[in-house]
Amino acid sequence: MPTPHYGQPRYRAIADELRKRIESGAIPPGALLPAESVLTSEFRASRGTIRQAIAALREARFVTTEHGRGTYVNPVRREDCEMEIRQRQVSADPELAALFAVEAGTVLIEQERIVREGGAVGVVIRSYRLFRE
Amino acid sequence: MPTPHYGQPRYRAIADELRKRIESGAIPPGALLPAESVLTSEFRASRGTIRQAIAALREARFVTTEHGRGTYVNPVRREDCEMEIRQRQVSADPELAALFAVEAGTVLIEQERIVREGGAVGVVIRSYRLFRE
DNA sequence: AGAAATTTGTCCGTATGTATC
DNA sequence: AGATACATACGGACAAATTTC
Repeated sequence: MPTPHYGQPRYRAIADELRKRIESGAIPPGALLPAESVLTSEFRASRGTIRQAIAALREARFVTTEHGRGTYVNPVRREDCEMEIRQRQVSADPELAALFAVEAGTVLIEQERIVREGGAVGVVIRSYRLFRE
Repeated sequence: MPTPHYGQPRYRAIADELRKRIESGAIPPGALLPAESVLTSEFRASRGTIRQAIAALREARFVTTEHGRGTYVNPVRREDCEMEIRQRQVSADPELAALFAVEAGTVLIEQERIVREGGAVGVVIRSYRLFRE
């Protein structure tokens, strides 16, 4: 039977299932994912489809694959990580003015990103660009 | 002939060739890449291999693909972009102190990234974290 | 509005190359 | 050297979105 994929594609459903196992701790960080051949049997999917699912997990940084070895579950991956962004105009301080080669006090665009990790503020990131039209 | 891939894989060689055409302007930003069927003929490669090449370009943000439409060349993509990183300790200004819930003047780790785009400074990014340990 | 053609998306099966154990 | 596991590549089939007529 060739291929009906109503709703969600097969490879994505498989990726989701594997992701659940990772997040639940069923496959802990550092552990190897079952081999492609094993997953092929378990999910009754072709190798290409299994590889697509693993590629999706890899892209999302859940796992890392090593040639001839296997696919490992990556450590951590913060769950409770929110980010706020704010943008405003500020005057260039002397250092920024020098970097951008403008006069001190020139208007810059500042974006501030506040990364919260489990409630507390983890990192504050401020970026500056020249304001041009 | 099934598949020898000595040295560079086929899909990567194709991706490189397409990238050259994009960087040279032969396929300008906003333009459509030749359809997969056309590339299949030109490179005498299977569709899967062509799609792998395009996927590589997509991952590198050179192109964007739309279902039923085609694959477009993305605008810009700065070539000459260098970055410097510097780290130092600074005193928390009132706003940062409030965010981190510490007293003003508390020591923070500041990392400054200076992104140059073609000589001039394009963006300055400053990140702040608490200094612990 | 509707049908056909075009183009990308998904999936299958198979074969062979390459790295690691 | 052999077994295992991932990487590359081919070819075919059908699905879904878009464009064209």
